[in-house]
Amino acid sequence: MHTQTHQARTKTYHHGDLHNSLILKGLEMLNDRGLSAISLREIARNIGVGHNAPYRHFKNKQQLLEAIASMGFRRLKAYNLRLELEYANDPETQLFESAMHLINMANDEPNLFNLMFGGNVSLFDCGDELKKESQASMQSFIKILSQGQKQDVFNQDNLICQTLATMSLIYGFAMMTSSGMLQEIPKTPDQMRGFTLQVFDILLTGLKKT
Amino acid sequence: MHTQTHQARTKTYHHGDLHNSLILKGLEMLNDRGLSAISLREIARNIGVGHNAPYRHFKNKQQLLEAIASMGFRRLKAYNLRLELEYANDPETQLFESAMHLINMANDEPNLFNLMFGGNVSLFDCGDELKKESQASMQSFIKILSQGQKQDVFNQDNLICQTLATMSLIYGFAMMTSSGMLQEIPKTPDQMRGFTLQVFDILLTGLKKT
DNA sequence: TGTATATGTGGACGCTGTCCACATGACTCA
DNA sequence: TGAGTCATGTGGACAGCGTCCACATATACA
Repeated sequence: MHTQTHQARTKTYHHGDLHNSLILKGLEMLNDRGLSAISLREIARNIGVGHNAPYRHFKNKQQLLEAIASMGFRRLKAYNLRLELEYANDPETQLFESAMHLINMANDEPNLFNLMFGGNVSLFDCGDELKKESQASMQSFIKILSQGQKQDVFNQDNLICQTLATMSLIYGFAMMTSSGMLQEIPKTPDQMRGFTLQVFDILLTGLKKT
Repeated sequence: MHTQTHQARTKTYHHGDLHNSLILKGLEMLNDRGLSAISLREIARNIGVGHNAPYRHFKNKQQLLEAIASMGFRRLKAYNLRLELEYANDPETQLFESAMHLINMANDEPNLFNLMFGGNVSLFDCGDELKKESQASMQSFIKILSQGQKQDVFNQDNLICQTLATMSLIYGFAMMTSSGMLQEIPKTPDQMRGFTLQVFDILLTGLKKT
């Protein structure tokens, strides 16, 4: 069901692609039931494999969660890469669409978003894979803002500070709209987009005026 | 140890202030070991009470976590109230010091911060107490910004959008500095303050220029 | 072809959250 | 003061969990 390679195989003693199946089924169950409701054993059960099989692919439960989070970061990176090509000379649009995508993700897959950014996997004490992927996020923002500075779309203030302000606002806004901290936020995608645009405008003013 | 009332009591069958002791010991252990490492039973054990006693005060583990988060929000509110008095006619300073306080909290007590904002307690599906406290946060920002508009310190744009932009930036920055997503961030309080000031300036520009 | 290695299995252990029946002590009111 | 009620404590039980171990099976490579 999850991957073609898996489905194509006949039922054998060996699963064939358990590593990826665990990540995908884990993500599916994470989105459905939330972090506190999923267990390694149930994921294994849902895949149809013994409760110890996952330990051949992940040292422990935490490492599977890290792998799921890594996949989330990789998805973000892939989307940002598309934006980079689609709006090659328009850093402002790149920034906004990237923000919009993160906000949509926070609202469509809040449990994945919280896993990635809510401290449930430590970005300090985690495997190299997740470390690399999470820090690549920042690089992509630096890249966009740097391009914006070169094109004089943004002012020439400290690049790192601009990056931090931008990411902070985007991640914070995503968190707030998905966390339930706000009562009055409109819920249709169009309204959300309009709202985000207004909030984003305040940041842009700060990035532009010198 | 936790409260005077508790310490003053002689050892009896009844504890005397178990409700508050659970919250305080729970917070202490949360800060020490992290969310995933604490259990109701161990908290009870540390207090010196049977493993079922907590159920007389909280319906389940989740409700104790909610109570701990509520206390976190109440602390923020108390601090903001002090700022409101100390800098009565200076909304800009109120805003910055409030931000600085949240950032310090995110770095000093990251596990509490993550409990409050990381989706580990749902702000949708939680008790009235936590709902009230979490939404009061937003009210205090609205208040500051509204005052700023009246005093012409900030421009007259949509108040809610200004509030959202402000809170998003602050919460997002707090999250980023405490999560390990950043590698290069200076760690001493002074450096952190200087850094925050620069990032904050970008927001302020957006709030001021019309 | 035979054997090392990767990947699967089931059993065991201690811990957990939660339910239950029961014990104890504090408070109320005759 | 004394009886009874209610809030608050106790220990036992249970299923589910993460993880460790020894063992089984399939694959890859000599």
